Amino acid sequence: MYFASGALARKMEKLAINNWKKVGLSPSHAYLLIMAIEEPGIQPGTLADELQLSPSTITRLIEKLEEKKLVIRTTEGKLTNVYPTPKGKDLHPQLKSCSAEFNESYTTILGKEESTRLVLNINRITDKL
Amino acid sequence: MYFASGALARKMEKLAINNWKKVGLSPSHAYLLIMAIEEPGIQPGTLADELQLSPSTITRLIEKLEEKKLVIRTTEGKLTNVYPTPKGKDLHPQLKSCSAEFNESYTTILGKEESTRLVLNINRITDKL
DNA sequence: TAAATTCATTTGTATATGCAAGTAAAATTA
DNA sequence: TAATTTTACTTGCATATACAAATGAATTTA
Repeated sequence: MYFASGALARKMEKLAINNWKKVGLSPSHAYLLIMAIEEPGIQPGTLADELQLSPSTITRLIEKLEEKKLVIRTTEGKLTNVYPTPKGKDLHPQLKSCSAEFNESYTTILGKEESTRLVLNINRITDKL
Repeated sequence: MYFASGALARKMEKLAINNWKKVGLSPSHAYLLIMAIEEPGIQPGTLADELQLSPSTITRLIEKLEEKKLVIRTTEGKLTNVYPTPKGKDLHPQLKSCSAEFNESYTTILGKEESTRLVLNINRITDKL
C-alpha cells in the first residue's frame, strides 16, 4: 500500500507536470493561481485546506508566484490575502483549458465513471487515515 | 485527482514513518532492507522495479543503509549486488513485525476487503497511466 | 576485432513537501 | 487592562524523490 499510493502519486505528478508545461508552471502553482483568480483575496489557510498542502508549502508556492508577478500578497494584521495580478488573470483561460485537458487525460484512460469513483474513494480513505 | 492522490500518498507516508520509527528507518529504507534480507544479492534494478522507485533513488537508499552497516554492496562488472550484514539480518524479525503492524493499521481503518480492493485498483490504474 | 550501442548504476542538481520553531497579531482570561 | 493563549503565517532545515548526464562494462554490429 505504501508503495502503491506513492507510485500513483508520482505518476500523477509526472502526468500533471507535463500537462502544465505549456503555461510554465508546476501543477501546484497552477492550481493555486487558479484559486487566487477565482477567489481573489483568498487566504493561505484556505488554500492549504483546499489544496491539501501544509501552510508552509502554501507560503513557498505563493512566494514563487509573486516572483513571477502572477499574484500579490497583502498583509493586514495577522491575515494575508492573495490576489492575482493582471498578468496572472490573463492566464486564466489557458489555466482552465490545461486543467480540463488534465482531467480528460486520465478520464479517457480510466473511464469517466471509474475516475470519479477512484477520486471519491481516495478522498474518503484519506479522511479516514 | 492530482491533489487527492498526493494527499493520500502524504498521509500514507506519515503513517508509515511513524510506524517504522521503532527500528529507526524510513519506510523506503526498511522495505529495501527487507528485500535485501529475503533475497540476498538482489540488484538495484530489481529493487527499483519492485519498490516502484527510480534507480537513482535506490542508489541513495542503499548508500544510507551502507552507512548504517545494515547492507553491503559488491560490484562485479556493471552489476551490483546488495547483501544484508549480520547487523542487518538481526533486524529481520522487527522489520517483519513492523510491516505487519503497518498493514494492520490501515486494514483496520479501511476494512480488509476494501484495503485489498483499493491497492488493486491503485496498482491497476498506475499501470494504465 | 574494432566501433557503436545498450545496459546497470552512480553522481550532480533540482523540485516538492513538511515539521518545528519563530513572529506577530488577535482573542481570551484573570 | 495586563497577561496568557490562540491563530495565521513565515522561516530554517530536513527528507524523499527524480531527471539528466556521467561512467564503465557488456553486447551487438560491421
